[in-house]
Amino acid sequence: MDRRARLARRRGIKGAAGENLRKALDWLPTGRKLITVACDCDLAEHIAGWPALDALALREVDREALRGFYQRYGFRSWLRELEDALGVAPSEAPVSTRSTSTGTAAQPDAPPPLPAAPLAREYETITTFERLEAWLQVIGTAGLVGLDTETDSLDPMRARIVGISFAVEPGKAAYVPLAHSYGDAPEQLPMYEVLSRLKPWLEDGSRAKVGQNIKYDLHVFANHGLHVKGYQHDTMLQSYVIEAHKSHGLESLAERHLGRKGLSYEDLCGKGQHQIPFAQVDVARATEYSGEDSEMTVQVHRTLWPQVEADAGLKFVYANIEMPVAQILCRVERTGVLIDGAVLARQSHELAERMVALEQEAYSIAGQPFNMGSPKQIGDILFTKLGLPVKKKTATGAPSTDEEVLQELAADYPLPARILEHRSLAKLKGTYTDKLPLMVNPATGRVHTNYAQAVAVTGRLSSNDPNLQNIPIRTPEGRRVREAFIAPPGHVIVSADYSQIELRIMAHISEDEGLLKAFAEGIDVHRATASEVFGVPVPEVSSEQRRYAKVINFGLIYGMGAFGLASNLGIEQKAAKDYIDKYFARFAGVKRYMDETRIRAKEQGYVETVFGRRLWLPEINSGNGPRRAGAERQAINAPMQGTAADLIKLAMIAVQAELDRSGRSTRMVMQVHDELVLEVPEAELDWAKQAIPALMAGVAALKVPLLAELGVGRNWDEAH
DNA sequence: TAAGTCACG
DNA sequence: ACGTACGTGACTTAT
Repeated sequence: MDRRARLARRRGIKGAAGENLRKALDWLPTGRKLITVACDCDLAEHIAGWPALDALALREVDREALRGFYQRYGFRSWLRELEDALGVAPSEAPVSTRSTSTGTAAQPDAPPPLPAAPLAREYETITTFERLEAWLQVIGTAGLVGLDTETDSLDPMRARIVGISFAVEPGKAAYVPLAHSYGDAPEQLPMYEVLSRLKPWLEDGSRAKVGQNIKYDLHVFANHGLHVKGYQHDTMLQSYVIEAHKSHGLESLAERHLGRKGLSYEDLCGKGQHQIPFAQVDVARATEYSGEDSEMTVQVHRTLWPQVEADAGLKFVYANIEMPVAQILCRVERTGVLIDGAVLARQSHELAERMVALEQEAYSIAGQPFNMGSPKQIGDILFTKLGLPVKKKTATGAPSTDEEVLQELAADYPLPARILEHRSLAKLKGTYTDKLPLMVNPATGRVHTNYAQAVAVTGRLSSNDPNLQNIPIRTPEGRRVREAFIAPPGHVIVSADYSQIELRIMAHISEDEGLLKAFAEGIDVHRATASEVFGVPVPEVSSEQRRYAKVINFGLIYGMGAFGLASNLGIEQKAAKDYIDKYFARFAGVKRYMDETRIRAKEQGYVETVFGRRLWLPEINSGNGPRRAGAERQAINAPMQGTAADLIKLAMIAVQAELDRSGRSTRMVMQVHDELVLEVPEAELDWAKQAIPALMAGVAALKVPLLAELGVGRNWDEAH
């Protein structure tokens, strides 16, 4: 599945069944209805009366009713498919409105829906140098230009330009097709010549540009040797700081903020198996699509930027954090990281041998072969054939075979331990040692992850294709994967991470005396916690007590209750409650912070980080108990996780600025939430050891000192 | 495409 | 009676 579809699925836009249907309603733009069909399932009965939902609920699959529904809402391809299956004549082309205005009250935080006024459109296809020069005049003198690229790949490092569009005012745009290739594609201007003429404008930092997801376009232009400057705005990042919990694709933004439903990428290229490359899209249609994209980007900017600008906190986060970070991330991604494929291949081989041995043992214990990768088959063997006790069930009611369950069963039976070990080896092999080498870019010989800057609602980055933020470390075998993350000859890997960043932030926000004191004096915070909770002097805290205190501290950051703490420590809920009560008695400031945060969240509907990043919590006043409780936990956690995210982004900006200022060859290669990984020439190592932790600690003056610790090695494992 | 599982901070 | 500790991404199996 491609990234687009995965992200859409995660946001609950597609496959609107059950839980996802509810999510989809949460994401729904103001004044819109969700159209859905539910057939032959319990869902059908439930959804019929939901507000903001126009639903066709069928107990049995009634294909004629379905056909009418598809016709009414213009689900063209499904309609065609259904009519094929029914063997009836295709119906007339339907009106293509997929959503209707309902006139329901707007959410308090959303602007009123705008009337979708018919827009006079003038999108020009540029195929002559005369017209190109005319447009160069226009964009060279405009205040702010919307800029968008069309490409042949979703992989930012491999994407090549197919066309470029510009927009400066509503309704007007130009598209320069450059690499459309299909049967009778029109003659297009030569790529190199066009890019050469655009280069002075593109690379002029004083010519203001706005884009949607500028990091992608920065990559695309860089792939053609162009280093674009002057991106002053990114509508995706504007949306992200205004309402991080909503979707930030241009289509969603245009619909939510402009009341416009433009051509979608799928309209042009289809999807799944039938998808065609953009280069095969008809130039006239591509002009409509791309012109609309750059034009809508300008329009969305005109709506969102005033909202960002009006709030000092949001403006700071946007202008001083997200916009600079976008450019830095582009550089980090282009740098990539060096992977030793031979090391991973060797590990894969070892893992495979151990897995085979485990399989043999497991088959003989079970008395038959079975697929150890299938939770279902494991369940059949364990619980049906061997009659082991079911410890817990999954969400769907099947007996669970997760780690916790197998761990428990392993005390009394031989098979679960084999399954557990096999699973952990299969994970290492399948996700890391086999896959990472395949992700090496042949052109650079390195692995280039993609950092998603507008996905995590708390302000964190996420990493994908491949995910370099979840490389194993907690077990010795897993950790070995990190031996393959190496530096080129003459360089070393340096890892610098913030120490106890979230607890320090908790101390800062809560102003709890005890916590502030512990950090000020540089005492191990888990020992300090244990000392208070167990009532023993700091030096006499046992390792067991410290371990408990550590779990309590983590739990607090997550908004945990007695149940969670008890199950985590394997103790009685009553005992867990005693610990929590004791903690709150000793750290009254933390207790006050938690209570006040819940109250503030309920009053204003959102919580904020120290720097003003905002997380909206639509369910904080929900009548649904568990949902509300979940939102309360988010309210507790988000300011800490989010402030930590702000701090490390500020650190990336500070580090990169210093690298540029002093002309170093050191390069940032990864970010892992509280850790920066750099590739450092040996000649710069002394400098890095001193400068990097100082820069990281110096990005903010909180009520506790920030501390960054640094490690050095030939590979990422040694650098820890 | 959904579910289950597990890797990280 | 309900669920129960935050935030992510990727892989495999089964439908």
